[in-house]
Amino acid sequence: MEYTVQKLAQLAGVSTRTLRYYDEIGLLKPARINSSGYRIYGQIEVDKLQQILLYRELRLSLDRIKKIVNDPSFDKVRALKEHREQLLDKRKQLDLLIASVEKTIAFTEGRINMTDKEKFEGFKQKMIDENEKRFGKEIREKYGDAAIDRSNEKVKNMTQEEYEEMIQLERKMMSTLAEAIKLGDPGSEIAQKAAALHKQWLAYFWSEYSKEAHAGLAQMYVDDERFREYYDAKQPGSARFLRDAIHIYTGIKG
Amino acid sequence: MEYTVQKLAQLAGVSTRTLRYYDEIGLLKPARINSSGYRIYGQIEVDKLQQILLYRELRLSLDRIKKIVNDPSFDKVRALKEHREQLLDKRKQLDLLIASVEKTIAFTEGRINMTDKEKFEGFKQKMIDENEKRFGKEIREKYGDAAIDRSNEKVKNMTQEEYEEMIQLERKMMSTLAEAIKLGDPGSEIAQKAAALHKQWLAYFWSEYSKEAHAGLAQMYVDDERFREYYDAKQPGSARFLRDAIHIYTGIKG
DNA sequence: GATTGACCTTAACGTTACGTAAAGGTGTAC
DNA sequence: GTACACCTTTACGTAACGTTAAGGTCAATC
Repeated sequence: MEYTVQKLAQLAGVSTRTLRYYDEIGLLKPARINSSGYRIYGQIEVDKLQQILLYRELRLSLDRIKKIVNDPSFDKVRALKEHREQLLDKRKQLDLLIASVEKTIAFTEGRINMTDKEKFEGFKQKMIDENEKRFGKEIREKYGDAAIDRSNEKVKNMTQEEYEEMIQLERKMMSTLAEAIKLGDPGSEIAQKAAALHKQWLAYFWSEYSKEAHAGLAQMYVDDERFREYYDAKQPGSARFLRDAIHIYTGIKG
Repeated sequence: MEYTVQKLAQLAGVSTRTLRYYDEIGLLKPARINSSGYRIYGQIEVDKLQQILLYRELRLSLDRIKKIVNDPSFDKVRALKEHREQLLDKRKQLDLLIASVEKTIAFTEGRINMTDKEKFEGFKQKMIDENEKRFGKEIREKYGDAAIDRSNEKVKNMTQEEYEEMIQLERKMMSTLAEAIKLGDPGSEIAQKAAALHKQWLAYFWSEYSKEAHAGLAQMYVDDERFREYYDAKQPGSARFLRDAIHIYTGIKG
């Protein structure tokens, strides 16, 4: 059975443009070109296209699909497993993102209806509660009840503007960190800038700063799974890199 | 405080290209242009950029961000909530996708190591078990134990080739259905083709076909939440549309 | 034999949010 | 005067096609 572009397109449920594009990038060449320059596909191409579409539905890039379907010795299972890991990563990111959006909704809503300060106060309280629930016990053990109470007190006294600044400072620190990681050196200028931003960010929670406490916190980012997950979510290895940068910044090794 | 492109870029942690691009698309114009043609930004622009970056991190498109930050009367909360819905949808899709990839891995692995037929048999059995767990009771009530046992028996006797064909047929039916939905008419030629494909697909499970059973199954796709979710996952309303198409195809109303 | 209409071809722009040159002007420190 | 860091605009490249546009091919019909 031989097919022209449109016939094959109908059979497979794709557009003719798609077939021409696949020809163009060398993913699926027609069996032959007839005397009028028409693309003619055969059974082999039909089967190959079905395979391509299978992988396409799994959202592999055409580039990877090309390798899979054109090279029979290619390790398909490994490619799929790597792909699965990527998807799982993506889902993690997505979950974080959804949480962020929800927080922003809560914050923006609170802000719009803020006839008095109540709602914002409630929001800060919620943030404190969340933190206590997630990290409370370990942090209280490490830093002592008094320090944590003081930190919570500071949050309670934050104005909306300060709160926004704090959020944005953390964002800035994160993006600086991400750039620094690309270079790979925790002692680099940009990595040290990230550490400095982290210190600045801490000022929103700590009433007094000490290099030792800063270095210790950095170490905890690596040791405590929940902290590590938080930092590593955007980029694996972030927690460890941040710790190294802070240790250089403070001159103290945890 | 006034800033040139690079100063502002450093402050905000973005590239100068980004700032020029935001200027180009009218998202963030500099406060003024100096005599040499340099972009000069002021405090207002800094604040606006911070806002923009906040929304950018939430993965809103620059187009939507533009509307949000340039129009103070714009309903930010609603935009965020819609965005959240989109993200939740995306996550659902992603979960389906991951499940598909895992199935493909299982299938491909089984195929590579298939020294005898055991693994494939196990795979088919797993499929049957899954189906029984998910829909078993209701289907058995509707269609009777004998029919279901016959269907399961058919699956057990499937060869790998048949199994692949079945999977691809379902995929084809789904994409045809998706196209048909775009047109909106369950009586359209393409919708009827989807119904025909669905009948063809059924042949892998049913030993005898009847229009009544086909129409009844279609109705169940709408009535049963788990079926409906399965079909609606790719496109809301798919289950209902498929039912309508099948009812026209069979000439029977459930 | 000419026309119609369905099919085919290539070429090229548009989509998103910038990265990355290239080519050239500006500001200032030495 | 020149070196160097900064600024400008212009424009191509990215992924996977959708969408015209301009023009050839094929079979059927007049």
